[in-house]
Amino acid sequence: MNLKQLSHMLALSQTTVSRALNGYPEVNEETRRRVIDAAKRHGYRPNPSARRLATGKTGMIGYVLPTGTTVDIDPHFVEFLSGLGDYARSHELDLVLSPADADDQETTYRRIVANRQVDAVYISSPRPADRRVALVNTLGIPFIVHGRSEGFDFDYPFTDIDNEGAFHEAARLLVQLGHRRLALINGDDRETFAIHRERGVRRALAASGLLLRDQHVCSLTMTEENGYRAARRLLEQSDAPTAIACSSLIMALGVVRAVRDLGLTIPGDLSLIAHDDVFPWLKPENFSVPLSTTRSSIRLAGARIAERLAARISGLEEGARGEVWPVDLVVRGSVAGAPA
Amino acid sequence: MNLKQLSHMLALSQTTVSRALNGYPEVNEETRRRVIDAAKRHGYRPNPSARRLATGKTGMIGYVLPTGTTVDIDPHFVEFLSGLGDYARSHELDLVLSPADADDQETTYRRIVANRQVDAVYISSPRPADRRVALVNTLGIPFIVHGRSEGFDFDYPFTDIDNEGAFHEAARLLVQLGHRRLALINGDDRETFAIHRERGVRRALAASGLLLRDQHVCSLTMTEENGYRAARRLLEQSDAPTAIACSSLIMALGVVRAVRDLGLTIPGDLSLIAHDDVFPWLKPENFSVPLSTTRSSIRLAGARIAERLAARISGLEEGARGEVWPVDLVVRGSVAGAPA
DNA sequence: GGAGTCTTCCAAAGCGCTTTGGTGATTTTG
DNA sequence: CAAAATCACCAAAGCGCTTTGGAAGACTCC
Repeated sequence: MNLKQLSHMLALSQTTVSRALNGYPEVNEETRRRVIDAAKRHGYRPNPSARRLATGKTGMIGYVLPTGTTVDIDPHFVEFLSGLGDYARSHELDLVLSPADADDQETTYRRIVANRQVDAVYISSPRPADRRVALVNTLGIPFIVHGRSEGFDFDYPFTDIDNEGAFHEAARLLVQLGHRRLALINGDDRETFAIHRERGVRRALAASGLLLRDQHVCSLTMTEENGYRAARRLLEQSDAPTAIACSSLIMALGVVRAVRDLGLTIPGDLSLIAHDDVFPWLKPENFSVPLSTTRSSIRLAGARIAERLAARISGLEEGARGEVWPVDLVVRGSVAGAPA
Repeated sequence: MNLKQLSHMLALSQTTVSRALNGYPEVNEETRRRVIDAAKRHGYRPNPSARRLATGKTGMIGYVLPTGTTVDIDPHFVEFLSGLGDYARSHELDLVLSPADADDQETTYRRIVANRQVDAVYISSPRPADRRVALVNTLGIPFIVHGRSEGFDFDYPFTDIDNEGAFHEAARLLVQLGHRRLALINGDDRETFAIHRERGVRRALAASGLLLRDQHVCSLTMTEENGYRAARRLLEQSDAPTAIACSSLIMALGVVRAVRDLGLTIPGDLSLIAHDDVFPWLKPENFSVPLSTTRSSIRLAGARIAERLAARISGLEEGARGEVWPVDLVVRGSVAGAPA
């Protein structure tokens, strides 16, 4: 059932039927009702391929997926996707993932924009002066950055959490508890979020005249194994830290294992705070010692970004507004006063 | 730069240029070279919207993503996606995720097929007599099932791992080591993979005249918390098992925590084997006691399924061939003889 | 009652590609 | 050497929608 057939059985022109269906004003309300009714009765759905050829609109949002045999997709992606999907579903938006060589995403961005394959894109895990942001900005396709980049001479729309504030609060708490030697087990420090977290810790320490020493900062991809290695390295130093801020729950698993291997205890020998993106399958309160966290649901961020993308596509949102969400500090059993 | 312009500057018809570019035989090789050369030089890329309107081909594969505020996407999805993306990238295939109400995916399947939004789809986490499989089969779109359904009067193409064989081997090993009371911490037993795993365990036990008791089977979504709960329940029974087969590494985390909480040890009091889908961020050899596993890379499965989908789209593969991959049994420190 | 203004509808021209159905020119065949 | 086959190309008709540029009829207003 296509437009031609439908308009023929209604004894109307394709123009009128099309306009009736798309809510244009220049059609009699009575006629519109007839059309909508007939469309529903015959299960007419406009062919999206034809529509997009005519309008350029696709009803899809895009994401360039960095891939490669040595490239791992972040497990956070799934949770983000849950949120995005939640919103997208109720608005009949689809998401198209365009796999790209992790080292050359630009070609793919150019392709999907030139081909008008999607109405908008989002960018995740941005770095300072991220080329993708600059590119997408000049290409002129609606976009939202999940997280923040830095060092541009233009503004851009983003949704981020207050990573600096979160880790500042976490570190401040630890300092208040008497800790003098703090360590940070961070994610990949080429990404902005990691830089902001480190900044937050440093600022909190500085406020008490303390310093985050270089040998007390680890920056690694967020795996259990890397958490373990980092913790071993830190805790076997001569001036081992008495408290650790950790960028992910998965790494925290490794930290806990290292602590146990070394015959130490939490929070007796070591206080631990980790960032929790809220996975349904791994909860900080269920760690052997319930884990204090800075918490922010990455799933909600996904939904929010879908919402903003939809708003941009339909022209309801424009400009370069950035939003920064506060992060909750949730104190549980894994922190205590510094050992004597 | 579109076809019209390109053909005009070449002083050829659109027909010839189109055919030259698409490798049709009825064009002079010399001409073809000229055309291809000019196309490259001017960066001509056929508009996909126009092409799909004309041909019905989209260059995309589809996946209906079950969503809902209470629905969690399986973390395995990310790894699967890595593999899929790996293959898709090198073949310029995109993946479109269509979010759907988890309780009504059929509408979405019908939509994407009726609208010709994708060239092929894959189905994951199938159940016995899965309606999606039946639907997609009748709709006539190329598809591959990741996993297996059961109880149809038709065959269908799938790629699955030998879940039954894997858990049969795991259980057989445990029985050989003298274990008489085995338990199974399984995934959602409405899904075929879980049914197969249980079947494998039962068969191994039966071979030695043993039985898998009902109270020794747990079937839950695969979270750390559920692993913990299941293990507590099992180990606090009067006839607690001396060995557990567990369907996921994430649940195994919870099992280990439960064992520790109860003051027991692995493998002294309990032998443990879990299934490992091979996550880069959580490795069985790094468990406090290295975990024995049945191992199969879900990432490879993703790549394989992308490959098969591509083959089906281009007509290189047809028919209902199913393939079942063997699973490795990797023995590490978490298994030992049954306690006396 | 005729000029102007809405209202409501339509024919037809795109959007940019593929594919059908030819058409001359060249080569092969009996 | 005429007939048949092959080669290399083209004009135009789709694919199914949206949108432009009217146009007919109904209504208002002096």
